[in-house]
Amino acid sequence: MAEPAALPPPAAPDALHVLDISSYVFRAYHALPPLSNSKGEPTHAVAGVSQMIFRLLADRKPHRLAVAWDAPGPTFRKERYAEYKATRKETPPDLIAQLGRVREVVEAWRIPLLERSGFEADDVIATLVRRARAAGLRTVIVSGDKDLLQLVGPDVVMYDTMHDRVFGPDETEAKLGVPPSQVRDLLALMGDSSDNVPGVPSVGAKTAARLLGQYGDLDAIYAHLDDIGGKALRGKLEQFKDQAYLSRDLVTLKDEVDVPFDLDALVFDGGDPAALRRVFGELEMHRLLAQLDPAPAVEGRHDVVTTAAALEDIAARVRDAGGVAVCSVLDRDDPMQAQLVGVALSWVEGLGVYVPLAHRYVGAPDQLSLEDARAVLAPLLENSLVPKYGDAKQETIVWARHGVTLRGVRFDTRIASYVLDPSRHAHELQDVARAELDAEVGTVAQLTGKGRKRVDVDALEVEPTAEVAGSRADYTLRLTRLLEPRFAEGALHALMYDVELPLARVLASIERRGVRIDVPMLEAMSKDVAKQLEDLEAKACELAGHDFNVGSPRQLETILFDELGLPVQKKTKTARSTDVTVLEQLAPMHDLPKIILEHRGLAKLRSTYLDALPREVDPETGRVHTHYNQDVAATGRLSSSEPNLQNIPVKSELGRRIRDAFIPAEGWGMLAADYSQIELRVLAHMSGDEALSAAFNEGADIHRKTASALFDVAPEDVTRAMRGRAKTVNFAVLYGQTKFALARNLEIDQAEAQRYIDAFFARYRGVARFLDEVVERAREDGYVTTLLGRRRPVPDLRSSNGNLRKAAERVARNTPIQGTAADIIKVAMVRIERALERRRRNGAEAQMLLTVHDELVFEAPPGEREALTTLVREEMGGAMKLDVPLVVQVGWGESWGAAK
DNA sequence: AGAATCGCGTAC
DNA sequence: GACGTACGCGATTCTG
Repeated sequence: MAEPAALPPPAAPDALHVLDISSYVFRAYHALPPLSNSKGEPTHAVAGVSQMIFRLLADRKPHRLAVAWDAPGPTFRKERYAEYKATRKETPPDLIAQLGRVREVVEAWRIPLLERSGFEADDVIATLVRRARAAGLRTVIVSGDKDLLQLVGPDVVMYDTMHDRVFGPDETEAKLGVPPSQVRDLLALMGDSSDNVPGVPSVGAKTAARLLGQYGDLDAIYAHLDDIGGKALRGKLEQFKDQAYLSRDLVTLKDEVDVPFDLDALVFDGGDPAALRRVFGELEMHRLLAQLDPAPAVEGRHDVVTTAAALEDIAARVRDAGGVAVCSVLDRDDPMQAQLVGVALSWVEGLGVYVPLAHRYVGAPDQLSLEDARAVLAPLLENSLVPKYGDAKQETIVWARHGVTLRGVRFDTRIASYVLDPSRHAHELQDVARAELDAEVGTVAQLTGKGRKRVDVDALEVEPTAEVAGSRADYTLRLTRLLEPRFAEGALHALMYDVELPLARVLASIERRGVRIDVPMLEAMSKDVAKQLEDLEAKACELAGHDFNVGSPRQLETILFDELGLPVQKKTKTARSTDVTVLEQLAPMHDLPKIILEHRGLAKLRSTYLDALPREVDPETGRVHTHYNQDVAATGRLSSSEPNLQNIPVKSELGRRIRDAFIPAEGWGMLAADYSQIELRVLAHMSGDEALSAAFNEGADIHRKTASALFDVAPEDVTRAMRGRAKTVNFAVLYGQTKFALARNLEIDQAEAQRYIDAFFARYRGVARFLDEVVERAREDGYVTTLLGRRRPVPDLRSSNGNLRKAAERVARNTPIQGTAADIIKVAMVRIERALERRRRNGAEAQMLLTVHDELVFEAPPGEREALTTLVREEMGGAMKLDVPLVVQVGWGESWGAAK
């Protein structure tokens, strides 16, 4: 391809923009979640389209502009061919309702809306293209509809705003395989299922393009029908000749539609502000209203600092101010990889200063070097008496990697937002600002863009970066001032300042350390598994009678239930399920399900662990640095990602071997410590149930105790099988399971499952009472709490929807237990890290590496084994004073697997 | 073509 | 419809 097609420059006077609006309306309607204004009028389609128009106007600044509209009623195509668009679904009423509003919006912008009954918008567009060309204008067709590519030419491009792609002749050919002049014949041959244009059966895009490439057009193809290879193809073409020509008539755009074309009337004049305000107001589109009439800058001032003297001055002012928001600008998201591009500081609301450090582009201003900035800032950042506000974990990691030990972080809006409502899914600065201040805070990602257009952060100009980063620091400070009082006293105070904030620092330390992985071991295992997978695939295809993708549940579904005729066991939302329970049920009937089960297990291990973990090894450190997310899990737990080290297999033999690949530093050992039955112990404590507490206080085997009650036998007569079932029942209670799920898990009938549940609660009456009270309290309060006062709102307890309410009741029963266990291990982590840091000053080197809900993993030199074991036992066991002991199991070994 | 979703499976 | 909390892979489907 020579030059890629380009849009005319913004505001080009010789360009006409034609907007194919119906495709946008339709897509917005389906793509966006339903939305209505306070009067109940549906608005999401019109909102999406309005946003799109606004963006188009801002980006393209079109000099001349028209909107093409599909006139209501039948078109000449429908008269020519009654089946035209017959497969289209009826337009939904809530979309029809919005079409009038779209018209209003277009009219408020004073954009000529061109339509003609009997014709489609595409014909109007074709007409405008022709007339614009005659008037010496270029045309930009704004649309995503491939039919319109037949209009593209040297002076006509199609601009697909949704994908930000511009189509000229070359791009058209690249997409469809034919130049614009052949598009209509291409569509005539291949048909168009969305418009129900028939085309020639069994001729698709490939064949049609090949034929047109050979012969040029439809007439030529039929003139040379005898030369065409392939008897079947020739037959189809012959048989469906009339249909092909009919199809061509249908897809050919009419460029002589009677619509007004007045060059002056097409000039865009900026719209009617009053009308725009009225319609956006009625639609309650506040964002657009605000953009329409940009408010005088309430945004804070931002200054750029490029000299050591100016920075010194700022450092002095920060010291006097008693707290500073710190907001680093990084060249990538991962703080373990990122370099500092700059840093913004705010110590007084309304002002953010930005210190650019590494903006690199031609003409970039002189900037302080990292070393010079650090010399001024380090005494501030490392002084624990100067309060810092910001993203505690991220800033701690980044500054540590840049030689600065960040101390004195007193607030973090992300953590604060999470502690205030852990069930929300958005705790980043911009989310909190939106929720608390109804303010829109920009992000550096918005400046860089994404996809192909993305530019590197360090290529951003200083000024816009300073504006965004300065405002982020400013808002960090404002939100801190706003939210801090909510933690001034009560349970949330301790949770915030004694647990979550110190924990962020612990997590920073863990993440930065990373964990060593035995890559060659994983690679060897992967190779071995790959071979087994190949064998299994061959066997599976043989059993199926033909090749197929063994990893595709969709293909497997067809084979099992259509081709082999095996009985359907259960359905998913959209298909017949092939999950492990189904395959196990089918296994006695056929060999294929057995093979699939084996394949699934191995493929999972290989793709998720054996192959993924080595990819995650940081080339710089040679270790894997997971991210511990402190603002994700609704119960208060941590989560782990990239990679997730909290779901490393443990149950299967091969799975367990993966844990052997987690190894300590050379010559060191691994220590793993986990809480025994922490959730049941928490339940015993919180419920005060005498039997359950007594069991733990006696040091009894709790599953055996439960089994004894369920099966009415003496504890010493409990068999392995009984104990296993009791264990499942114990877990069922923690999760609020019903007889249905328990029956499924234990493969017993529901009546028996119910008997187990009843027997459990008969034995542990206090637990039953407690769980009922939790739900009752939560229904009144609207939230549940953990032992440390962590709150989770459970609004659906009052729902009139029975299923929602039942689910909410399970949440209410489970969260205090799971959440309290999370509280406990978090406290333990903070205490252990404090102790380790203290010891480190005396030369000790042990380090925490992993946290997996009820387990902590460390690495240490062999000489520290005993001291570490004692410390971990004490701090984990003593993390919280419960009415039952917290028992900790500790192991040591040359790998994580060996230490368990 | 990239993003989102689905189906499935791993952990505690 | 029936088990709480997560993350992520490969396949499939959608596309603000």
